[in-house]
Amino acid sequence: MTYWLFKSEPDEYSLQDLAAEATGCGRWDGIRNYQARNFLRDQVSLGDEVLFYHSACKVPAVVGTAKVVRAAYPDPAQFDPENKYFDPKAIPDEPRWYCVDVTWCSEFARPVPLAEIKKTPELKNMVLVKQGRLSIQPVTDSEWETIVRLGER
DNA sequence: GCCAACGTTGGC
DNA sequence: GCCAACGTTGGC
Repeated sequence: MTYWLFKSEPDEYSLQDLAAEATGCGRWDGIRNYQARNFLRDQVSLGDEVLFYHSACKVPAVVGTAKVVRAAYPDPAQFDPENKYFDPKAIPDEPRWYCVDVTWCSEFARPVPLAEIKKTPELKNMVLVKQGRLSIQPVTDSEWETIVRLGER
């Protein structure tokens, strides 16, 4: 069991959007960065828990948690010319991009902003802090516990 | 909207 | 097989 942090632009897909999914789960698709793709395809597993992070918005922050309910499968959007995530170089026999399904677990009592994470000594080695632009990244057990505790109040 | 970090692509 | 150009991401 591994912990992860997934980033999403709330204008595109927010924690609240995931909570509102009629089917109870949402597809984490549209990942078009190779480092993120590799984590998603090779390491993210069924049952793994996820910190849901809102990026590219007024206050970038971890806002809640989710859980992986289906491991990696080819992202259908790459083959659909109508889709904004269509990739003309992707061929069905050799998919280039992957997605997973997640379900909503919790919304924090208060968001934990990036600025606060950067100021918290226990979190100074987070990938989030060390390497800014990575939308799927591993989180250690102690980082998970620290963030969840900060979000409790 | 600028631009920095990272990985991939492709010309030579 | 080098390395410059390019695409994606995302804080500021």
